[in-house]
Amino acid sequence: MKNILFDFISKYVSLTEEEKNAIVSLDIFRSVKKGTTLLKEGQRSKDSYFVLKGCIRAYYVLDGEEKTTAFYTEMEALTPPSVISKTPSEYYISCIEDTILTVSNADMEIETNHKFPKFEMMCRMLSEELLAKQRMDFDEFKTSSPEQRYLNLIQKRPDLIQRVPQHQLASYLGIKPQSLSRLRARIFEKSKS
Amino acid sequence: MKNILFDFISKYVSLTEEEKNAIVSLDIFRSVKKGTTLLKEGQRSKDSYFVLKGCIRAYYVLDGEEKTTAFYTEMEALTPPSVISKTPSEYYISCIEDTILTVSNADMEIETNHKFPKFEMMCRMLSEELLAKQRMDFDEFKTSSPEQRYLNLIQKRPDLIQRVPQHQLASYLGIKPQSLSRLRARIFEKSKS
DNA sequence: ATAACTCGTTCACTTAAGTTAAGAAAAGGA
DNA sequence: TCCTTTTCTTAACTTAAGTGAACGAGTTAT
Repeated sequence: MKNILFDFISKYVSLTEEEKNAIVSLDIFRSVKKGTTLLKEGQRSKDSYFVLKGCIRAYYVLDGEEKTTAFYTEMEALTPPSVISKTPSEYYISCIEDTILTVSNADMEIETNHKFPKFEMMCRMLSEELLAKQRMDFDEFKTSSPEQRYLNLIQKRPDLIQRVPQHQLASYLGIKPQSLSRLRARIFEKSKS
Repeated sequence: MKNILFDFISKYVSLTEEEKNAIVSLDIFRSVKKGTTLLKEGQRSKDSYFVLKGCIRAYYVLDGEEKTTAFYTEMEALTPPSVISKTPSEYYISCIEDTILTVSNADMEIETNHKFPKFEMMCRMLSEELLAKQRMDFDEFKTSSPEQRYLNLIQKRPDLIQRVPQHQLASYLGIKPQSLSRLRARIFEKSKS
């Protein structure tokens, strides 16, 4: 399990055994059951997550309705905006499947970054990369229709279609469950002819 | 002009006179005329921008149509995704107004970050902050209708409504210019009654 | 075993965005 | 100034998403 994390880190910086041990001794590995809520609206948390195995989702509750805005699966990292802005969380994070992840808090990271400048660099590179990736996702979302978005998702994250309930996928695509259902039927009709 | 940049930096780290001089000596300040294109599709650029005065926009050309996805105004920074991913740019960046900005390239930043660890930290903090901010913008976009998005824009960036042509605003909101026009008329009708 | 709930689908109807086209208003260039 | 181009608006029509309701299949709880 730890190797997944170290493999990930090695994409950015190379760690000595000593540094690896330092990480392990932080005791950040957690195993959580499907359905567990990691973060609730209104909470002031300092925790960031990195998914080793499983799937977690972020969602808002607006007018009593859940609006899912993100899924994080294997090898994906998440620091909630509320942790950065030091304000109460506006959304929920919960586990769609039994999940293994690391939980690290902001204070811990400040200390680690201070001790190992290498870490500071890794965090910078990771943030820059995620920022660029998300920028592209956002642009793609803006410039395409719900149907195109769905077809896109099939290409880019086919696993999500399998492992996530459709009504959550729908709000992830910015539409209602009924519309996703209809849209899928429409695509199926087209593919037949 | 330089003070705008230093004021911005001071939100993250405090600089010594020596460090300020090091920045000035990099000769990164540029003044560009309205209409200038800073980056074209297909180009391999290493440049990042920080707007001191004016406005620049990022847009794709899809099926011969411009799709505007972002505006950057005073005190906003932009590193195109293509600079991070080291691939040819997928979009254009050009100036909507006469603009004063800083242009820094990736190699230069690596050197500066190496010389001043303070910079590395600032870049990390800035990226994290932008990532969080953009995450929230994306979520808001996903969870609202074109009309809500427009009303939102009036609240959050009223200046854009004034300084940007409507057809560019429309694609920024993910709709066609005609729809924005209609939507505005609809809002106006509602406000009367 | 049955009742209650969740999930996905379908349908009829409403609402709003896309499309095509035309024309007025404003901006820019010669 | 006049002409051209760009920008914005309006309108009629098409297409697709939102809404409310109903239904069956599958799951969970009692």
